Amino acid sequence: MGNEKDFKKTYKRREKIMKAMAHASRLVILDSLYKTEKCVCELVDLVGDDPSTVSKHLSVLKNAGIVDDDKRGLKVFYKLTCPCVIEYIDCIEKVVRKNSKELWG
Amino acid sequence: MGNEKDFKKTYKRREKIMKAMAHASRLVILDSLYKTEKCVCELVDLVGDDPSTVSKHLSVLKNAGIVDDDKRGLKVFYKLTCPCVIEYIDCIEKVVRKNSKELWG
DNA sequence: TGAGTCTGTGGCTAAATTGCCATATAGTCA
DNA sequence: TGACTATATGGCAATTTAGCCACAGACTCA
Repeated sequence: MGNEKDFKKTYKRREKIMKAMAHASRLVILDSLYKTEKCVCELVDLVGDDPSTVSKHLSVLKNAGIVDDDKRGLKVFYKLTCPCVIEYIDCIEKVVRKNSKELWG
Repeated sequence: MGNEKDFKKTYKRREKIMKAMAHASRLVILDSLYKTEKCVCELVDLVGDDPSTVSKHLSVLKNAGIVDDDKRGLKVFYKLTCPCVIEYIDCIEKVVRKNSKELWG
């Protein structure tokens, strides 16, 4: 039936996913995984953080179910589980543009 | 041209919006504003937090440009600036379902 | 004016997040 | 086996966030 607890649980689940995406470096990573999977070292070069930091970002994303990993030899490749996560950006950018317009134009 | 700084700025702007949405109570609020604007007291009843807490949630959302406010008499009404922000749900729910399937089915 | 209502702010503590370093683990290849 | 590479983890300090209480400000209405 959906009592109050279920209600909150639904939003808590969504929160976890949104939170995982709510970081500039992780957004960069997700964007870069849209077209093709990438190994950690490629992502380290991309975002320019310490490898341990990138690794933690990836574990946040994996823990939220947004990416999957695949170990092949020494490398671990990450890819999006739902490429649709990138679609949200269209909307986010609408908000960004709306904000800019109101501030400066 | 887009140097590295611009690159990061873009993602920082997106981060701010994502971060503002990355909270269960704020997701509840956004959802409830999809169909119609609401005053703060209605939102307080809805999420069940202290009015000061709800007020702070709303200021986070407003600061990110996701909602707008309109004072009428004693009440302040909030509404979405871009109703499209709700579209995130379709995608997020896909991730949620994917996660559930992998964990239990 | 004064009581009452709605909303926002300051201040505080607890909790979560970030990002680095050091180090561990797993795999490759000579 | 031993040196080397790629990735993950533990630990830590700094920063940010959350949510409550107390109170201030704005507005209404008698």
